Amino acid sequence: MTNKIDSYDHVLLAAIQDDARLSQSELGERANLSTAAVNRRLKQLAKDGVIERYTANINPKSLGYGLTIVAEVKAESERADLLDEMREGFRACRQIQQCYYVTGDCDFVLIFLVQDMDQYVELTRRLFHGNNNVKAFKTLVVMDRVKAGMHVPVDKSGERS
Amino acid sequence: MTNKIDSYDHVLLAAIQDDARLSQSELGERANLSTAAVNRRLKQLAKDGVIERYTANINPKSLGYGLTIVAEVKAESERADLLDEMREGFRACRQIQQCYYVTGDCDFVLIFLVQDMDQYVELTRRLFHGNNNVKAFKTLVVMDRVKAGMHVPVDKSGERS
DNA sequence: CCTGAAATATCTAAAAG
DNA sequence: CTTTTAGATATTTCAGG
Repeated sequence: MTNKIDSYDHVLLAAIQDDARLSQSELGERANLSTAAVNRRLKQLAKDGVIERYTANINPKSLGYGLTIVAEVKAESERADLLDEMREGFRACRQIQQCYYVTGDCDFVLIFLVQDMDQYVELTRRLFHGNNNVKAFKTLVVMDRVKAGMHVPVDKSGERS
Repeated sequence: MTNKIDSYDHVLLAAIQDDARLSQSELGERANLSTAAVNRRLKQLAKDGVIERYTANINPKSLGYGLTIVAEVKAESERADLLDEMREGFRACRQIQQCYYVTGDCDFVLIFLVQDMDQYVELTRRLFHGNNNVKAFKTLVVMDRVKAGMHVPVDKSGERS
């Protein structure tokens, strides 16, 4: 089922990751494939889960989300059910754009997108102070989103970078 | 130039953020607009920079990027030119998916996408040990990408969440 | 601002090499 | 894999309210 991803696919993936609205004929030119081949490959890549979704990136500021915050959360207990509960609480929070469960000094790294500090404080009350399994949390205020995106490195040659 | 974003736009933005391949007629049904109106609005939103880009999310694992790492970097000096140099170094590194310049215990938060620990170690040598302005760094290995994406909360009513 | 219709362009699938 | 064909969809523009 899951076919090997060849160098044609690499070109296609790099291209649509950069601009998902390139036409299949345009993609065909870049990859030296016919539109029919492009069409078939894109479909297969989506079916195999290599392409997870097509999405539009929205400028957070334009919707009032002018503040990005990184938070590190340390759990009291590592009990699976309690961790799962935290995980789901974070997942359900719309202002938490990203959530990573990590090893190291803390257990979760969260990236918040909020309108202002008041909104963040309110969220910490609910998510952190309101959860007995949160032992401590640390707040890092983002001054510059130097690089933000979900881009995956794609080598057109299929080689390791 | 930058028109006010009304509730129609909110519906469109929420929809295309979720699935950028919905047709304009489909979008029109959801927003109660004609396809022509949808077309004009999408174009305006892109021109205004509200829609930053259309992209495909690629599954990192399918390309061999099985390891996600969060790193915190502390700078030696806060001199603007030295910080800028770091910033640009991080930006240029393909395995650094995200880079945030922050206030707090550290100066930069980085999110790496790497193939394996060897590759990460190699990158730390070049980016951290190889840079005199890096005072210290901390590595957090991601065990679970609980929530990953660039989604911005969009309220279809245009109200604050 | 909107709609609806017409003109383009694109996508998809099938057939044949 | 390719090209070609043809029909279905989607996008874009334009006339007019």
